[in-house]
Amino acid sequence: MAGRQGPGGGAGDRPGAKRAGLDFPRPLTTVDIVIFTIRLEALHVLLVRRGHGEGEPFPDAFALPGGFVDVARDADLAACARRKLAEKTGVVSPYLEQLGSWGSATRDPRGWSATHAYFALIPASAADAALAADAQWFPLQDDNVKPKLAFDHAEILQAAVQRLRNKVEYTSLPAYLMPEEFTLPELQRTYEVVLDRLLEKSAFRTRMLSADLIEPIAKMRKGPNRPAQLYRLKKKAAPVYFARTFNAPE
Amino acid sequence: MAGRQGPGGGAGDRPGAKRAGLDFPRPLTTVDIVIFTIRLEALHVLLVRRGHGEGEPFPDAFALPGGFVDVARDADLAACARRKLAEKTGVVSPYLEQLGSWGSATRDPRGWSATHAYFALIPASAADAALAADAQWFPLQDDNVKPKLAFDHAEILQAAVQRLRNKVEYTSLPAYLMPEEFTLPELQRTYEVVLDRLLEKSAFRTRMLSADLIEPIAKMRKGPNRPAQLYRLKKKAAPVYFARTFNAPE
DNA sequence: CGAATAGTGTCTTTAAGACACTATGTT
DNA sequence: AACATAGTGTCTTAAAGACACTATTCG
Repeated sequence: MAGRQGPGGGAGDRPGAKRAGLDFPRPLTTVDIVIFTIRLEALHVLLVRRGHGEGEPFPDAFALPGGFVDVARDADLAACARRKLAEKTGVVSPYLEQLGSWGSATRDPRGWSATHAYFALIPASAADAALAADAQWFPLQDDNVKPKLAFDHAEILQAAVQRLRNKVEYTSLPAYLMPEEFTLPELQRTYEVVLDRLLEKSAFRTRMLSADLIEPIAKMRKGPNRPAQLYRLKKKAAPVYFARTFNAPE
Repeated sequence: MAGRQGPGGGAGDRPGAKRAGLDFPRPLTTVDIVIFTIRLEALHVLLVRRGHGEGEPFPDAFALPGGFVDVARDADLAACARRKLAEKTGVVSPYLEQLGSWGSATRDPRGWSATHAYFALIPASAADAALAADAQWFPLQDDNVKPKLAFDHAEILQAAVQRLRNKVEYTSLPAYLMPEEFTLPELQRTYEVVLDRLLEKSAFRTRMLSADLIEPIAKMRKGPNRPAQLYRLKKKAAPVYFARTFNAPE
């Protein structure tokens, strides 16, 4: 049987009707990004207001930043995601991870469409530096966001939040939400904001310091009380995976 | 600015040149599945030999089962994956999980293409029952397989193996590789085959039995020695996530 | 009985949880 | 000095690792 033929030429049906051609309808292909940051002690996500030109679905609704893959400009999916991220935030090298893909006949009224969803973590310091005019940060409340989202973006957002919360239990991902220099209590606070749960100081410090992740710098954070040691991410800052989760959620 | 326009209508370029139309080139959209099973104490993956009609890329090479999304038949991506899985193996309700997507200008010589990859676990008992004529099981050796694979399928396969190995450290996924009835030593053996590492019997048993995953049945596995208690997956057999990995790989 | 595998128990180890305690700055 | 937060130490706890020991079947 022929291998990768078009629809209708698949296994079992119309044997012998080999068509190597590509003259069958193709789904729309988009990339969407869930961009997280921490502002005002709360997890925020970036949304974009949609236009209202003719034929635009979900006019004026909020949506995740994203759009069609441009086969002329985008070498691959990750490049497309990075391009869209940079267009909206100016950030060029954030933590970027593929989240999954969503595709169906009905999610876009214009026809069968599939989106490749990514999620990105950017530090608060970069979150407002070069924000696009149509983009806006929204705080997350109970895994959701106030405005009703276009397409199936509420579902995608929910998956992103779940993935983030889940990974924060056993990885160093929150480090990518921090500014260049930060203290351990500040990092712990970020963990706590994402997890919406307090963590044990001593266990947290032991875990972070024994991971090959951060290094102290010759500077302290001054405040009204005892100053705190400042740290920065090590150069080779690959995310660290710990062997256990934090609290075994009983 | 307009929201989800076609390529060229994105942020920043050609302002005012709004085009709500969809008259721009679309990538090819495919779904591929990495199907795992255990045979002869080794992890195997299902491959399909490609055809050699005109215009067929990678003629006669082996590839992951998959193919184009059929916008007329497939309601969504998961349905497309299930269809292709059933076509090749006859299995209708396996463990099926989205793996990720791979898309670029160069992975398919016919043009910009994106594939949505899934991975499935099926029991050995189902692995040969209704195998398609062009499909064949190959053992995994060092995260790879003997034949050179078409497209970027070697990369996808590698990602699938990594994901499986990783998840086996802290989940009950191998249970989906077992036949309906199995003993604890058999389940442990499956874990060991996937991880390519021996596990401690007592820790393994404690973990499995304290999870709400399997239940004993009123039957024993008879053999040349002491018989072993047979178990089956509980009805609500959602995968279990453990709070720790097995051996902390030092 | 001995061989072989199933299954249990006991002690150690690791890393987290609880929480007290010390350290160091500001006002 | 009072206070607030940074940072450490000590004891407990949960679950895994090591490994010996018992249990049950067959030949």
